[in-house]
Amino acid sequence: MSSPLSPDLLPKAFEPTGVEQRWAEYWHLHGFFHPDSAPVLADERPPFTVMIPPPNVTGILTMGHVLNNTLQDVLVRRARMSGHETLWLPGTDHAGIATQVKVERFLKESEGLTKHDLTRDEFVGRVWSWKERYGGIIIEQLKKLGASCDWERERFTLDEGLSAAVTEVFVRLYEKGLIYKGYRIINWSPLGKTALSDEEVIHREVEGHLWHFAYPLSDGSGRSITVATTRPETMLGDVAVAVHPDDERYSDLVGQMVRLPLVDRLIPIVADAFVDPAFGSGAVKITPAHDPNDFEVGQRLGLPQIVVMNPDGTMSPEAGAYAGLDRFEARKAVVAAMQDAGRLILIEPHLHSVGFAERTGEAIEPYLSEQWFVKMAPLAEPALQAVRDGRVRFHPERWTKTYEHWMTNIRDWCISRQLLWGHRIPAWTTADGRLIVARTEAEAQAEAGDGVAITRDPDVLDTWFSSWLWPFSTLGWPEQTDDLKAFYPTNDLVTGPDIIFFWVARMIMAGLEFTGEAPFRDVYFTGIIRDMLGRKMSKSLGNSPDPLALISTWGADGLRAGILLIAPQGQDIRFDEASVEVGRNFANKLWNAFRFLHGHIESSVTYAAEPPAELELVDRWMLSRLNSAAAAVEGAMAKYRFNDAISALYDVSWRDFCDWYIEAIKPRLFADDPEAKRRTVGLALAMYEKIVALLHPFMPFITEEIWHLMRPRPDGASLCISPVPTADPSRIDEVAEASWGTIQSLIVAVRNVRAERNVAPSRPMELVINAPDDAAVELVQQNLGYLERLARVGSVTISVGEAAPEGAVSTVVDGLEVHVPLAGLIDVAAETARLDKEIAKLTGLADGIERKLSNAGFVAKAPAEVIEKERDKLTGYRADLDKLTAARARLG
RNA sequence: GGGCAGUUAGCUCAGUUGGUUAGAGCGCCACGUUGACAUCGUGGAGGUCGGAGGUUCGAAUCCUCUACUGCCCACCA
Repeated sequence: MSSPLSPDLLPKAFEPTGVEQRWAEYWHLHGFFHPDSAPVLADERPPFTVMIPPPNVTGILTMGHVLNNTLQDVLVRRARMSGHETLWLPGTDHAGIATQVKVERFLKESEGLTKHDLTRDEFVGRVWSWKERYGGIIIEQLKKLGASCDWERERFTLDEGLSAAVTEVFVRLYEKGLIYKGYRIINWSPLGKTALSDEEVIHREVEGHLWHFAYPLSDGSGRSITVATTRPETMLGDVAVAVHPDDERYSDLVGQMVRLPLVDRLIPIVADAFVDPAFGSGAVKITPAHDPNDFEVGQRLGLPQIVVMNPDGTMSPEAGAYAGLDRFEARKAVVAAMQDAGRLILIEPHLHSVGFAERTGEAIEPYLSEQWFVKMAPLAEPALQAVRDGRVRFHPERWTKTYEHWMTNIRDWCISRQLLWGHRIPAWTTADGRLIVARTEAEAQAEAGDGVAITRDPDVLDTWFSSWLWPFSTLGWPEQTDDLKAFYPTNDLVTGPDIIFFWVARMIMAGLEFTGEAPFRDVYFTGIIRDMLGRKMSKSLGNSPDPLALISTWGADGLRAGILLIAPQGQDIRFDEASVEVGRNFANKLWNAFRFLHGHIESSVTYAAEPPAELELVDRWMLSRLNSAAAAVEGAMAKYRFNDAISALYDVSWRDFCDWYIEAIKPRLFADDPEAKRRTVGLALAMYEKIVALLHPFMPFITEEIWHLMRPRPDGASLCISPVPTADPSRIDEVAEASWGTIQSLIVAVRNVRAERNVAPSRPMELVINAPDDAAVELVQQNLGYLERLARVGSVTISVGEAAPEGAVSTVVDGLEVHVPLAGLIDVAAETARLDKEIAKLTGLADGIERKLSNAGFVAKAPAEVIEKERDKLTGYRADLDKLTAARARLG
């Protein structure tokens, strides 16, 4: 397939839709995103790997994804263009709860079925077919964004290979003693009817109450002990009342029994140091089955555990009269009953933190049940070390603190889920109660012995138990595949700081444990996208714009550029569609710059890629700006400062190239000299081509389009596999920048006079310049054409010591005393005011420096070069002041 | 209770090791001529950098305190 060229008549405004589709197809067709497509720029093609944070298979593209994947694409495209064998591996996550909930809802709506109407296998089958049909929309959306993933390597966390990795890891950790099964208080989701990990619980401050209940002593004395609780319904499962061992108020009660109201159970008063005597009444009811602290007290003191709740959050038969009530109904009922019994002493308002299920939203229940856990401390230690010694680097670096804090206080990970959708736990129990962990059912059977019935553990694993293996399971691990050898460990990980514990930390642990290497070198944490009110974007708030709508309105390049421009290093981003408009406008500007040059290309001519030896000042200036920009991009990208990189390119393209350079070379392009014209177009094109190439990682579609329209390209050529331009330090020319800078200032000064004095744009202006030296005279004379073109200057009289004309507006530019004779147009009062203002400003500056220079401390302690610089400035200000004062005097 | 960010023009934000006339985009005002672009061009107005104190010859930049805003962590019954 040859390069698909646009029609000769280029549209006046850039039209992204067709262009994007065309190039997306072209890239795909040619397989440019396969690792071996990268250009060979050296003897070796070093690998560069990025693993996409796999979005949920149920997910659709959000602004967060746009940011995250655009950043990855910038890294990946730049690496590819720099000659790396580049792999960006895409895929999706099976997202246990999220997907199961979604498909349950779907089945209910489409077929009126609940999961109880189906067998386990049938239900899982339905989820798979849902996934095949509706899942992975986000993958297509990422393609629209321009993400240069190797789409043929797309993986899914429930793929065969990844599942094998999960099983392997489970078995290895079990054999190592790092996975165990145990009765613990875990976070239970009554809606999801599953256990959750600590990370899946979101704590929020809630206005609750502290109820004080009097529990009567059983000795018939009529005395009672008051306990305070936020959860009255759990009292039905109380097995003790605890006080602090040193609390003298209660020391005589320890060891006595209490008759638990409503239940009529005798329970002991015990002493335990965990009780805070200053809180509430200083006495705590102990409910080991429903509170983590109580559980531990119970363990220490050998107390029984009474489970008074069912998995769905209703009260269990153990709750006696309250059985069957919802937990919150039961709370009201218990309070009412206690009040009726005269045992409710006090109700205090109480602000406390309550955990809610991340996915299903309801208050989680601390619940005693048997679950599988991973012992984390042994895994955390090496992972902590890897970050401390810099084998893994975080950007911005401050996230290492958060990481360290979590890792040093890490708790065991509850990995079993009472769901159907996910990796089945590879554990079986025999009829006689033996537990067998094995890679396959056959292995388990063999271990159980012939004819012994075994049943598989019904639970599945936490989704993150497959995610934490993602960097290597996607490459074929545990097999030592070629891919694994070639692309692991990976280079950069780009993700949000909200999953630093869920995912990043665990990947580092898993990588080190199972491959002996950290899974990536650099982690870039993006900011969180917020709306203009600073709120997190969410579906429920409806404040999240649809990225696909943004793409169709402003173009994918516009969206990318817009978000990159406002995405500083790791700061949260307030997103406004206006920034996408800025990106779109930038694309349009690039397009029109090209349209203009395109109009001057003659198809029969081959344009030189390298500039001719004889360059004008403005050419050298532009080359210098271009190479400075390339250097700025290199520097910014090395520090993951994406917005600095694109800003540098935005400025060099718009301000330097379009506003100044193109305007400056127009006379040469419109002149009758075909040779000059050819050279001018050639040089401009060569420079523009580099800008376009530098911009490609940021704005891939428009740059690819322009790149192809620019010159004839061989079949199968693409900018995305062309070398990225590097900065040529020999082209960075400070003298040229300063000299052209003077010409620019002169032009701006003249435009300024014209605007302020309301001189008709068409009227040419006369300039009389008193130059400080011959070099300045020469500089101006060599650039007269530009003054004429860009400031509409008709004639220039310049010499060293040139006398000021009568009736002129005067100003000083880089030491040049500039007079614009405007007989009849001078408003003496306004002019006087203007000069006074300028004089006052300069005087202020000069005085400031004089104060500095007469400060003994400054002269003694400041570096010589700083002092020298100040002296130079002062000299300059004084010279300018003299000229302005003289001009002021001439006005009378 | 602990920790982390942020506070700079009307708005959204840059300002990298302390020395710049504190920048950009949007918005605003004025004017639009020259064969790319009104999704544009030219010119302009506009901030003393949350507050207080300190270090320093010199602070938006470093330190201390403080006020707001947001986030994270924590077994406050």
